[in-house]
Amino acid sequence: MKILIVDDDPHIRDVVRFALEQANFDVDEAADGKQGLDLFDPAVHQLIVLDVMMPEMDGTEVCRKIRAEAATPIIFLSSRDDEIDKVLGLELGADDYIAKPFSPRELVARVKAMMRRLELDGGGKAPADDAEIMEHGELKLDRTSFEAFWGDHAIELTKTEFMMVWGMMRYPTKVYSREALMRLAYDDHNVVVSDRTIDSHVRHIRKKFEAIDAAPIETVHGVGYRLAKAVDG
Amino acid sequence: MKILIVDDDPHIRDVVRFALEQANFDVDEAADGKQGLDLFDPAVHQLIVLDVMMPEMDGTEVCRKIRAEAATPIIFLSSRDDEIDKVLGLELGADDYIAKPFSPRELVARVKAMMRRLELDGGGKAPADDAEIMEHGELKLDRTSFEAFWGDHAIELTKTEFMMVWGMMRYPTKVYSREALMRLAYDDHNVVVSDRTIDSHVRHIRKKFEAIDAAPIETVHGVGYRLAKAVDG
DNA sequence: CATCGACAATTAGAATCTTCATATCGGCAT
DNA sequence: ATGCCGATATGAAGATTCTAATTGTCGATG
Repeated sequence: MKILIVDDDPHIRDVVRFALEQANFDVDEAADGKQGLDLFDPAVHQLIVLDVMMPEMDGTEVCRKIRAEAATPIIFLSSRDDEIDKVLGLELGADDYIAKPFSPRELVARVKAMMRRLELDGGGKAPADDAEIMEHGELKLDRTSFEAFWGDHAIELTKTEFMMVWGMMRYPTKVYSREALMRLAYDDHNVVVSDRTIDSHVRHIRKKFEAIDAAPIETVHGVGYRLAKAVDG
Repeated sequence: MKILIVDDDPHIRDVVRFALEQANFDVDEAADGKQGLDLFDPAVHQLIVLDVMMPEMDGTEVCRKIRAEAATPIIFLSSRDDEIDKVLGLELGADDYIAKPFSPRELVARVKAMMRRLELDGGGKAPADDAEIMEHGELKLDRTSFEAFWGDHAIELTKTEFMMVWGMMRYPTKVYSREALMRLAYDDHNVVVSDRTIDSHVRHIRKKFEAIDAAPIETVHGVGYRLAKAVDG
């Protein structure tokens, strides 16, 4: 997975590229909005660094077009306050912005923060990522059969529900934001749903486990959800 | 606190000095690397504006020597792309650079941006800035799981509480004013709450730790709060 | 057409944040 | 020491924000 930089100023591109590569990211560059759209591939780019003010096609328009096909997070670069207003006016979902002038260090920090928030960095290298079966305490999932178990009890989960729990199992102690859960549930990054929808899925999962007095998911108020701690002996 | 300018070109020095003084900074000048090192005092200079290409001792070397004794942020001035690469190759901590030709306005903007960042950080380059886990004595925080530990005991903190402690961990010996704590707790930097509110959060945090006879936060009368000293052996 | 799952909208309820009033403490001058 | 004043601690109530649970619509499926 790569990061796509779209900026008409080659100097800025250099800085950004260098900073990100130092931080061990792979980078693609585009010199204007059109080229950016051409180059962009939702399956390849996990994040976009996008200048707001560009000749030809400005950043907000690029954003809109990208949004039409993918929910890939975007970090805007902007210098003037009114540009920032414009960016904020967008439906800033998985987005952030940085005011110029920015330091390379700040950029990298933001990118990392975004990755963390969206649970993208773990995207391919979770512990036991390609396992067929994962366990955490009483909870066991089998992705070959799409079945969940709590101890010996089998639980029927729908695809979305299963994917959410499966995803959380990769880092069973981590708190997942709703945004992150969204990405776990829909491995294609193009879906954008309301946070309440996530609540709803969580509720359905809980309900199914309640039937056998199990509570696999706990709430972290104001942050998200987390798997219940394993208490086995 | 002053800003130190190191550049062999007297004309540039004039421009920079004038711009910065207009913006209400105090300025010291040095005409080459050696003189810069002589003049530099970590206790006096808050920031350095440093030309990369200078006769005798070039900017990167000056930087290295300064880094040997202080983490003072440096803004590099450079004209050629290969110089920029060289600068970026340094361990850019709290550093930035400006390409020549630059406008005085841009310089001032960068300097101010840097100051802003430093202040928000609590002054200087934060150690372990984007770490997932931080420890100080018995205290350990994990920001992926939003959990706090004192030794082996897990402590439940709310989001605001967690953010405050997490922020203080970055400089575990520093005293944080209530205002500073406010900034740590709310990533939206425009939230304004009463000082008493901070006291209240501190109290809540303390209460949770009291349950296990731990005292992670101490009061510095008239100034603010600070993490308790680490006493581990 | 009936059924089921996915999702959104709503509102009831819970957790958390904030403030306020009061008690206590710390530093300082007498 | 003693008393004063500003700073901090404490407890509790109110406001605010977040979550849980209910319900209804849409679309896909059989």
